[in-house]
Amino acid sequence: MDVFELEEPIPSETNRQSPDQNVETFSFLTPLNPEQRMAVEHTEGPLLVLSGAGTGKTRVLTTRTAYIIEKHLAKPYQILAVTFTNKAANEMKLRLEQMIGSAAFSVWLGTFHAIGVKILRKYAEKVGLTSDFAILNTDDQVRLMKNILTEQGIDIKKYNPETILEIVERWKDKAFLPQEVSARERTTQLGSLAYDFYARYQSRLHLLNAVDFGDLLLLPIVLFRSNPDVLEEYQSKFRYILVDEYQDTNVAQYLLLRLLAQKWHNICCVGDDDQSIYSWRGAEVDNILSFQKFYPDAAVIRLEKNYRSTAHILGAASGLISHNEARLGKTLKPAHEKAEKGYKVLVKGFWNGMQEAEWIATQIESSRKRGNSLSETAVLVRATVQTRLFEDAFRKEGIPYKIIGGFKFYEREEIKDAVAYLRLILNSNDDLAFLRVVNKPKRGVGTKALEAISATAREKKISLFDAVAWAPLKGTVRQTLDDFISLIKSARQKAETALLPETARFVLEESGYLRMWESEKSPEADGRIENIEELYNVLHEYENIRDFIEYASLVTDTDDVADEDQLVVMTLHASKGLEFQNVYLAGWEEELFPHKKAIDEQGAEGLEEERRLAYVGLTRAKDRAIITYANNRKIYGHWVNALPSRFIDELPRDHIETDSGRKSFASLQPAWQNKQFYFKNNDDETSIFDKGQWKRENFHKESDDFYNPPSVKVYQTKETGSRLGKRVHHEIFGFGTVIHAEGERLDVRFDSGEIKKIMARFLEEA
DNA sequence: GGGTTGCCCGTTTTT
DNA sequence: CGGGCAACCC
Repeated sequence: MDVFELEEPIPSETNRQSPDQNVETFSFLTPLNPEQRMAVEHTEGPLLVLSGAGTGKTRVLTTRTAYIIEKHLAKPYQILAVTFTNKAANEMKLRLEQMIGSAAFSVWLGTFHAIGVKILRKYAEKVGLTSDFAILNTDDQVRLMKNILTEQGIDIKKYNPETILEIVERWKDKAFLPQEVSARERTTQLGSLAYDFYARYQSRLHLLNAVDFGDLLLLPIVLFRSNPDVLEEYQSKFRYILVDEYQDTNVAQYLLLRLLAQKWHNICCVGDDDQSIYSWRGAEVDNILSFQKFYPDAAVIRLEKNYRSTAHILGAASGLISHNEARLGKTLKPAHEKAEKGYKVLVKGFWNGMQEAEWIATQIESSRKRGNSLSETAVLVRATVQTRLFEDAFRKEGIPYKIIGGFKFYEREEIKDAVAYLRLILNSNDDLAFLRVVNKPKRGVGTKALEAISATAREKKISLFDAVAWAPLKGTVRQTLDDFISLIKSARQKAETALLPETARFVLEESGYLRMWESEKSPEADGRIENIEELYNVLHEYENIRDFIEYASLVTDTDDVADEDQLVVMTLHASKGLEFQNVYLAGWEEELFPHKKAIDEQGAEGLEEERRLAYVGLTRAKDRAIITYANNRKIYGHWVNALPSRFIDELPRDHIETDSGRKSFASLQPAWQNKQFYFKNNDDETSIFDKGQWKRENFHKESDDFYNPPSVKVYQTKETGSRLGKRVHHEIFGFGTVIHAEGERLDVRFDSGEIKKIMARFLEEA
């Protein structure tokens, strides 16, 4: 896949139109509504397009690009269009091609990172790199940081390398160079450690002629700041800049854009503050909230006409998101005023997570039996752990499903290994690739041999690969390493003439790498070999290793192959940008959603982001949204009692229906605050909190953590007699009265007239 | 150098 | 409960 065009094309003569052509004749403008059209035609000066879910933002972006080109405001290569994901970039390119043909391929269209790479490859030496610098993946980054920490005698058990790396990455997101990290950020022990190692990590990257993802944004900024002539080149070039998903940009991206837009000021950012769900990886909602402050002459256009969902779904989503404080404000309106309101959002509770999953599975199965396609439906969860329950339920029900996310093709061990072989063939200096494969398959190269090699490499200032020849090695290790080196060299020679898949096949077979998996008996081994075969297929599309590596470094998903009729299960985060006829939103429980950690660590802001996540989830649905929650959930092997999410309470009553006889969920909230709820701490024992007896703080202090319930003896079971005559509520049977109590076993006469024996833990006080 | 055990930790994830 | 990983042992 090409990320974007490298060449500036010869201006096409065939596409010429007279500059004074009446814009009304652009046929691609006709399907636009007035606001969308305004966003397209307002080409000059900074523009913020607040584009709610399902309001046609991609259409606006592509049409705007086409409009600028067709109106001859700029050549295609004078337009910069940036997205976050390759998927979005590809989609945009495809749509643009449909509108204006091959001129689409001359637009600078790609992800932020891809644009960064392109600029850096050209001016690498100005930031101390050579143009064949390597791009580290997450794995490499962690390994590198781990190495540096260990070298400096840091106990990586005490200081998790990933945590340190995360801090460093957040600094990079803010475009802080090591020396720019403020003293305030360094006050904590972890902060000062991260500060120390940020500098070390950078210099090690430099030594390796490598960059990480953060550098792809950070280094262009450095480049531009220290080379005004280079900046001027790009500033002059990009007459129009378009940015997708602006709410997800971080400070570095904001700065980069600001630098690039300084000359022409034609920057159009499209985004939705209500869909900002990535603050935890550095996204700065403030970029969009303060757009008008940063660009005082900015125009703002709101797209509020939603073409996706029913009025009830939009009503529910709007009502929910209105509980957020930090927003620019915008209300989604159904595009078709007279259209039916559709179904209300269904809210349904279950005893436990298993039942929840099973109910959803049977619903989906019966819908499928009615002839509906599975791909019309999605199950969205907050956390990936939840997917487990659905896997079981769908397998039981015989529903073909696909879990999106999680295991990514390029993150699989065998693919990373194969790619490392290719990296090493491409570039002997890629020490990380060398380390990855030098002893894979096992060649008897142990720590001692490696130490000898790296000592030689340091001394001679050469790569590990080249150091092998000089290192003091003897016996079999000498022999196998020499063989390894010559294998890579002959693969390199082969690569000059052979097709890419052949080269790959050659090196993986000759090295014994494939045989390593073939001889392994584990159940995954077959799959690994299949994955490598799949990699050969991908390789067919590339002319040389360099192109492929560039692609593989910046791309992580090959998920788009789901042509079969499959049900998809994914996290709410992964669902952004997608739409489905029916959407099941599972696990709407306090502590899971909103997630406890989000609130604990980010407070009110964390809660608002969780709410935005809920909003994203709801607005994925075109026809039906079904929200479910479980009263008991097994977390880390323990049964934990859960309350319906406060987000359920926040849904406007007019737009939801419940089937449990419960009119309002609001009654649960005081219970939550007073800790008057049932807490099940293991499979057999139930404790009851008396009203007011346990404050939330106490609860957490005693239990230390929601996930590690308090020991049994801390909470005495309440005297059973007092339960007699109590009004209770049961998720399935509704309201009733306790008529007999025997320990935890209660007889309840439900309002329907039925009398049932129910365990106390399945009831709540009404 | 390789296999086993025991301990820790547990949200979201793109490039 | 279960995955990952480092320490430990052969």
